[in-house]
Amino acid sequence: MNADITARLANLGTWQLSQASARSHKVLHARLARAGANGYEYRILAVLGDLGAVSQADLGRAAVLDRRDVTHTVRNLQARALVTRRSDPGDRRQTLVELTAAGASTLERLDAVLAEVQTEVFAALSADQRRTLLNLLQQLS
Amino acid sequence: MNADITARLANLGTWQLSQASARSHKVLHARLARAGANGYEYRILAVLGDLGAVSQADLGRAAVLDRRDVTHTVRNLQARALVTRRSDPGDRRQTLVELTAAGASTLERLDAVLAEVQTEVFAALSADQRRTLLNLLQQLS
DNA sequence: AGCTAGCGTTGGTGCCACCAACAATATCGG
DNA sequence: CCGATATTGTTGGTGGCACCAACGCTAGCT
Repeated sequence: MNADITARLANLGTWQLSQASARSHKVLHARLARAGANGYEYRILAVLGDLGAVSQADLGRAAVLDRRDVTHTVRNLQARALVTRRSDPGDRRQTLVELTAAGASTLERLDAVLAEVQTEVFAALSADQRRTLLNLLQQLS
Repeated sequence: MNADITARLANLGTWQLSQASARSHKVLHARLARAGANGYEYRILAVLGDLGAVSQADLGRAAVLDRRDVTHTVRNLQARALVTRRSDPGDRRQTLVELTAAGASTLERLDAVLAEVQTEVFAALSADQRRTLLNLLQQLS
Protein backbone atom coordinates (compact mmCIF):
# COMPACT_ATOMS: atom_id res chain seq x y z
CA MET A 1 0.00 0.00 0.00
CA ASN A 2 2.67 2.47 0.99
CA ALA A 3 5.23 0.76 -1.23
CA ASP A 4 5.04 3.34 -4.00
CA ILE A 5 5.15 6.50 -1.97
CA THR A 6 8.24 8.55 -2.50
CA ALA A 7 10.60 8.55 0.47
CA ARG A 8 10.97 12.32 0.51
CA LEU A 9 7.32 12.58 1.50
CA ALA A 10 7.01 9.43 3.58
CA ASN A 11 9.81 10.60 5.88
CA LEU A 12 8.04 13.83 6.82
CA GLY A 13 6.28 13.77 10.17
CA THR A 14 3.75 16.25 8.86
CA TRP A 15 2.99 13.89 5.95
CA GLN A 16 2.41 10.99 8.31
CA LEU A 17 0.17 13.11 10.48
CA SER A 18 -1.86 14.41 7.55
CA GLN A 19 -2.19 10.93 5.98
CA ALA A 20 -3.44 9.45 9.25
CA SER A 21 -5.90 12.30 9.57
CA ALA A 22 -6.99 11.94 5.95
CA ARG A 23 -7.72 8.25 6.46
CA SER A 24 -9.71 9.05 9.57
CA HIS A 25 -11.56 11.82 7.81
CA LYS A 26 -12.42 9.58 4.89
CA VAL A 27 -14.11 7.08 7.18
CA LEU A 28 -15.87 9.82 9.14
CA HIS A 29 -16.99 11.75 6.12
CA ALA A 30 -18.40 8.69 4.35
CA ARG A 31 -20.33 7.66 7.45
CA LEU A 32 -21.65 11.16 8.16
CA ALA A 33 -22.67 11.58 4.51
CA ARG A 34 -24.59 8.31 4.66
CA ALA A 35 -26.34 9.66 7.74
CA GLY A 36 -27.17 12.90 5.91
CA ALA A 37 -24.74 15.28 7.57
CA ASN A 38 -21.31 16.86 7.18
CA GLY A 39 -18.62 17.82 9.65
CA TYR A 40 -19.82 21.38 10.33
CA GLU A 41 -23.38 20.20 10.92
CA TYR A 42 -22.34 17.54 13.40
CA ARG A 43 -20.13 20.01 15.25
CA ILE A 44 -22.96 22.47 15.66
CA LEU A 45 -25.47 19.84 16.74
CA ALA A 46 -22.93 18.49 19.22
CA VAL A 47 -22.43 21.90 20.82
CA LEU A 48 -26.17 22.47 21.09
CA GLY A 49 -26.53 19.00 22.63
CA ASP A 50 -23.91 19.89 25.25
CA LEU A 51 -24.88 23.49 25.97
CA GLY A 52 -28.57 23.90 25.08
CA ALA A 53 -29.63 27.31 23.73
CA VAL A 54 -26.52 29.29 22.84
CA SER A 55 -25.67 32.34 20.75
CA GLN A 56 -24.15 31.85 17.35
CA ALA A 57 -20.97 33.47 18.54
CA ASP A 58 -20.63 31.03 21.44
CA LEU A 59 -21.62 28.23 19.10
CA GLY A 60 -18.76 29.16 16.81
CA ARG A 61 -16.32 29.29 19.72
CA ALA A 62 -17.38 25.93 21.11
CA ALA A 63 -17.36 24.24 17.70
CA VAL A 64 -14.23 26.07 16.50
CA LEU A 65 -16.11 27.41 13.49
CA ASP A 66 -15.83 30.80 11.82
CA ARG A 67 -18.93 32.89 12.44
CA ARG A 68 -19.74 33.01 8.76
CA ASP A 69 -19.76 29.23 8.65
CA VAL A 70 -21.99 29.25 11.71
CA THR A 71 -24.46 31.48 9.88
CA HIS A 72 -24.43 29.36 6.72
CA THR A 73 -24.70 26.06 8.54
CA VAL A 74 -27.30 27.14 11.09
CA ARG A 75 -29.43 28.53 8.27
CA ASN A 76 -29.27 25.15 6.59
CA LEU A 77 -30.05 23.24 9.79
CA GLN A 78 -32.97 25.58 10.45
CA ALA A 79 -34.30 24.91 6.94
CA ARG A 80 -34.26 21.22 7.85
CA ALA A 81 -36.10 21.93 11.12
CA LEU A 82 -33.22 20.61 13.21
CA VAL A 83 -32.66 23.91 15.07
CA THR A 84 -34.58 27.08 15.88
CA ARG A 85 -33.29 30.63 16.09
CA ARG A 86 -34.58 33.54 18.17
CA SER A 87 -33.26 36.93 19.11
CA ASP A 88 -31.72 37.06 22.59
CA PRO A 89 -33.75 39.54 24.71
CA GLY A 90 -30.77 40.14 26.97
CA ASP A 91 -28.46 41.16 24.12
CA ARG A 92 -30.10 42.32 20.93
CA ARG A 93 -27.04 41.64 18.84
CA GLN A 94 -27.27 37.94 19.55
CA THR A 95 -29.32 35.13 18.13
CA LEU A 96 -29.94 32.07 20.28
CA VAL A 97 -29.87 28.72 18.55
CA GLU A 98 -31.48 25.62 20.02
CA LEU A 99 -32.06 22.01 19.02
CA THR A 100 -35.55 20.95 17.99
CA ALA A 101 -36.77 17.48 18.96
CA ALA A 102 -35.87 16.33 15.46
CA GLY A 103 -32.46 17.90 15.90
CA ALA A 104 -31.93 16.12 19.20
CA SER A 105 -32.77 12.73 17.71
CA THR A 106 -30.54 13.44 14.71
CA LEU A 107 -27.73 14.26 17.13
CA GLU A 108 -28.28 10.96 18.93
CA ARG A 109 -28.07 9.11 15.68
CA LEU A 110 -24.91 10.96 14.66
CA ASP A 111 -23.32 10.41 18.06
CA ALA A 112 -23.68 6.69 17.46
CA VAL A 113 -22.07 7.11 14.04
CA LEU A 114 -19.16 8.99 15.60
CA ALA A 115 -18.70 6.27 18.21
CA GLU A 116 -18.51 3.62 15.48
CA VAL A 117 -16.01 5.71 13.57
CA GLN A 118 -13.74 5.92 16.64
CA THR A 119 -13.84 2.15 16.95
CA GLU A 120 -13.01 1.69 13.30
CA VAL A 121 -10.32 4.35 12.99
CA PHE A 122 -8.39 3.28 16.09
CA ALA A 123 -8.99 -0.46 15.69
CA ALA A 124 -5.31 -1.18 15.04
CA LEU A 125 -4.21 0.20 18.42
CA SER A 126 -4.50 -1.20 21.92
CA ALA A 127 -6.29 0.94 24.52
CA ASP A 128 -2.90 1.89 25.94
CA GLN A 129 -1.46 2.84 22.56
CA ARG A 130 -4.51 4.89 21.74
CA ARG A 131 -4.21 6.80 25.01
CA THR A 132 -0.54 7.44 24.33
CA LEU A 133 -1.32 8.65 20.81
CA LEU A 134 -4.05 11.04 21.92
CA ASN A 135 -1.90 12.40 24.75
CA LEU A 136 0.92 13.09 22.33
CA LEU A 137 -1.43 14.77 19.86
CA GLN A 138 -2.72 17.00 22.63
CA GLN A 139 0.78 17.84 23.66
CA LEU A 140 1.39 19.16 20.17
CA SER A 141 -0.98 22.07 20.79
CA MET B 1 -7.25 28.00 24.29
CA ASN B 2 -9.16 24.72 24.42
CA ALA B 3 -11.25 25.89 27.37
CA ASP B 4 -14.29 26.68 25.28
CA ILE B 5 -14.49 23.58 23.12
CA THR B 6 -17.48 21.44 23.80
CA ALA B 7 -16.64 18.17 25.54
CA ARG B 8 -18.61 16.07 23.10
CA LEU B 9 -16.13 16.99 20.40
CA ALA B 10 -12.99 17.25 22.51
CA ASN B 11 -13.42 13.67 23.71
CA LEU B 12 -13.39 12.22 20.19
CA GLY B 13 -10.09 10.70 19.11
CA THR B 14 -10.87 11.60 15.52
CA TRP B 15 -11.35 15.24 16.58
CA GLN B 16 -8.00 15.32 18.33
CA LEU B 17 -6.33 13.78 15.33
CA SER B 18 -7.95 16.19 12.88
CA GLN B 19 -7.18 19.23 15.07
CA ALA B 20 -3.53 18.26 15.36
CA SER B 21 -3.39 17.76 11.61
CA ALA B 22 -5.16 21.06 10.99
CA ARG B 23 -2.63 22.91 13.14
CA SER B 24 0.20 21.24 11.29
CA HIS B 25 -1.39 21.99 7.95
CA LYS B 26 -1.90 25.63 8.84
CA VAL B 27 1.80 26.09 9.53
CA LEU B 28 2.77 24.14 6.42
CA HIS B 29 0.33 25.87 4.15
CA ALA B 30 1.34 29.37 5.30
CA ARG B 31 5.02 28.61 4.78
CA LEU B 32 4.51 26.98 1.39
CA ALA B 33 2.30 29.86 0.26
CA ARG B 34 5.00 32.33 1.27
CA ALA B 35 7.43 30.30 -0.81
CA GLY B 36 5.04 30.38 -3.77
CA ALA B 37 3.75 26.81 -3.72
CA ASN B 38 0.91 24.63 -2.45
CA GLY B 39 0.75 21.08 -1.20
CA TYR B 40 0.11 19.39 -4.53
CA GLU B 41 2.97 21.26 -6.16
CA TYR B 42 5.45 20.35 -3.46
CA ARG B 43 4.38 16.71 -3.63
CA ILE B 44 4.96 16.54 -7.35
CA LEU B 45 8.31 18.30 -7.18
CA ALA B 46 9.36 15.99 -4.38
CA VAL B 47 8.56 12.88 -6.41
CA LEU B 48 10.45 14.22 -9.42
CA GLY B 49 13.38 15.03 -7.14
CA ASP B 50 13.41 11.45 -5.88
CA LEU B 51 12.69 9.58 -9.11
CA GLY B 52 13.83 11.78 -12.01
CA ALA B 53 11.77 11.57 -15.21
CA VAL B 54 8.57 9.73 -14.49
CA SER B 55 5.18 9.24 -16.14
CA GLN B 56 2.24 11.20 -14.84
CA ALA B 57 0.60 8.00 -13.75
CA ASP B 58 3.63 6.98 -11.68
CA LEU B 59 3.86 10.54 -10.42
CA GLY B 60 0.29 10.32 -9.17
CA ARG B 61 0.99 7.00 -7.47
CA ALA B 62 4.14 8.20 -5.76
CA ALA B 63 2.57 11.49 -4.63
CA VAL B 64 -0.79 9.92 -3.80
CA LEU B 65 -2.56 12.30 -6.16
CA ASP B 66 -5.52 11.67 -8.43
CA ARG B 67 -4.45 11.65 -12.08
CA ARG B 68 -6.64 14.63 -12.85
CA ASP B 69 -4.89 16.60 -10.16
CA VAL B 70 -1.61 15.49 -11.63
CA THR B 71 -2.65 16.89 -15.02
CA HIS B 72 -3.85 20.19 -13.56
CA THR B 73 -0.82 20.68 -11.36
CA VAL B 74 1.81 19.57 -13.85
CA ARG B 75 0.30 21.91 -16.43
CA ASN B 76 0.67 24.74 -13.96
CA LEU B 77 4.25 23.79 -13.04
CA GLN B 78 5.12 23.56 -16.74
CA ALA B 79 3.70 27.04 -17.30
CA ARG B 80 6.10 28.24 -14.60
CA ALA B 81 9.03 26.42 -16.30
CA LEU B 82 9.61 24.20 -13.26
CA VAL B 83 9.00 20.94 -15.18
CA THR B 84 9.01 19.69 -18.75
CA ARG B 85 6.75 17.16 -20.38
CA ARG B 86 7.47 14.82 -23.32
CA SER B 87 5.79 11.81 -24.80
CA ASP B 88 7.34 8.53 -23.70
CA PRO B 89 8.67 6.79 -26.85
CA GLY B 90 8.44 3.41 -25.10
CA ASP B 91 4.72 3.83 -24.34
CA ARG B 92 2.81 6.33 -26.38
CA ARG B 93 0.04 6.62 -23.81
CA GLN B 94 2.44 8.10 -21.30
CA THR B 95 3.89 11.52 -20.76
CA LEU B 96 7.21 11.81 -18.96
CA VAL B 97 7.59 14.70 -16.56
CA GLU B 98 10.99 15.96 -15.43
CA LEU B 99 12.33 18.79 -13.28
CA THR B 100 13.99 21.73 -14.99
CA ALA B 101 17.01 23.35 -13.33
CA ALA B 102 14.64 26.01 -11.96
CA GLY B 103 12.37 23.25 -10.71
CA ALA B 104 15.27 21.54 -8.97
CA SER B 105 16.30 24.69 -7.17
CA THR B 106 12.70 25.42 -6.22
CA LEU B 107 12.50 21.93 -4.77
CA GLU B 108 15.63 22.56 -2.74
CA ARG B 109 14.14 25.71 -1.36
CA LEU B 110 10.89 23.99 -0.53
CA ASP B 111 12.69 21.06 1.11
CA ALA B 112 14.24 23.56 3.49
CA VAL B 113 10.80 25.00 4.20
CA LEU B 114 9.45 21.53 4.94
CA ALA B 115 12.35 20.82 7.29
CA GLU B 116 11.63 24.02 9.22
CA VAL B 117 7.95 23.12 9.40
CA GLN B 118 8.79 19.73 10.96
CA THR B 119 10.88 21.47 13.59
CA GLU B 120 8.12 23.90 14.37
CA VAL B 121 5.19 21.49 14.33
CA PHE B 122 6.85 18.88 16.56
CA ALA B 123 8.69 21.36 18.80
CA ALA B 124 6.62 20.43 21.86
CA LEU B 125 7.75 16.78 21.77
CA SER B 126 11.04 15.14 22.69
CA ALA B 127 12.74 13.05 20.01
CA ASP B 128 11.50 9.92 21.75
CA GLN B 129 7.93 11.15 21.95
CA ARG B 130 7.98 12.15 18.31
CA ARG B 131 9.20 8.72 17.29
CA THR B 132 6.47 7.13 19.38
CA LEU B 133 3.84 9.38 17.83
CA LEU B 134 4.89 8.70 14.27
CA ASN B 135 5.09 4.95 14.89
CA LEU B 136 1.58 4.97 16.29
CA LEU B 137 0.27 7.01 13.36
CA GLN B 138 1.81 4.53 10.96
CA GLN B 139 0.27 1.68 12.84
CA LEU B 140 -3.12 3.21 12.20
CA SER B 141 -2.83 2.43 8.48
C1' DA C 1 -9.37 -9.40 -33.88
C1' DG C 2 -11.91 -8.10 -29.94
C1' DC C 3 -12.00 -6.98 -25.32
C1' DT C 4 -10.11 -4.89 -21.32
C1' DA C 5 -7.02 -1.89 -19.01
C1' DG C 6 -4.19 2.15 -18.65
C1' DC C 7 -3.16 6.96 -19.70
C1' DG C 8 -3.98 11.83 -19.92
C1' DT C 9 -7.23 15.51 -20.78
C1' DT C 10 -11.18 18.43 -19.84
C1' DG C 11 -14.03 20.00 -16.64
C1' DG C 12 -16.08 19.76 -12.81
C1' DT C 13 -18.08 18.84 -7.35
C1' DG C 14 -18.39 19.10 -2.07
C1' DC C 15 -16.05 19.91 2.19
C1' DC C 16 -13.25 22.62 4.88
C1' DA C 17 -10.91 26.78 6.55
C1' DC C 18 -10.54 31.23 5.75
C1' DC C 19 -12.08 36.16 4.79
C1' DA C 20 -14.19 41.80 3.46
C1' DA C 21 -17.64 44.84 4.29
C1' DC C 22 -21.62 46.35 6.41
C1' DA C 23 -25.39 47.64 9.90
C1' DA C 24 -27.02 47.09 14.48
C1' DT C 25 -26.04 46.71 19.25
C1' DA C 26 -23.21 46.70 23.42
C1' DT C 27 -19.26 48.15 26.24
C1' DC C 28 -15.78 51.14 27.87
C1' DG C 29 -13.50 55.30 29.33
C1' DG C 30 -13.32 60.26 29.78
C1' DC D 1 -23.62 61.50 28.26
C1' DC D 2 -20.83 60.83 24.24
C1' DG D 3 -17.44 59.07 21.18
C1' DA D 4 -14.56 55.29 20.20
C1' DT D 5 -14.09 50.57 20.06
C1' DA D 6 -15.70 45.88 20.17
C1' DT D 7 -19.09 42.34 19.22
C1' DT D 8 -22.62 40.11 16.51
C1' DG D 9 -24.66 38.20 12.45
C1' DT D 10 -25.35 38.52 7.52
C1' DT D 11 -24.10 38.28 2.67
C1' DG D 12 -21.17 36.50 -0.38
C1' DG D 13 -17.35 34.89 -1.54
C1' DT D 14 -11.99 32.38 -2.15
C1' DG D 15 -8.26 28.63 -2.43
C1' DG D 16 -6.73 24.03 -1.14
C1' DC D 17 -7.74 19.44 -1.04
C1' DA D 18 -9.84 14.99 -2.29
C1' DC D 19 -12.70 13.14 -5.27
C1' DC D 20 -14.98 12.07 -9.89
C1' DA D 21 -17.53 11.26 -15.46
C1' DA D 22 -16.58 10.86 -19.99
C1' DC D 23 -13.74 10.65 -23.82
C1' DG D 24 -10.04 9.23 -27.36
C1' DC D 25 -5.76 7.01 -27.88
C1' DT D 26 -2.50 3.29 -26.90
C1' DA D 27 -1.08 -1.14 -24.99
C1' DG D 28 -1.70 -5.87 -23.39
C1' DC D 29 -4.05 -10.16 -23.28
C1' DT D 30 -6.65 -14.11 -25.02
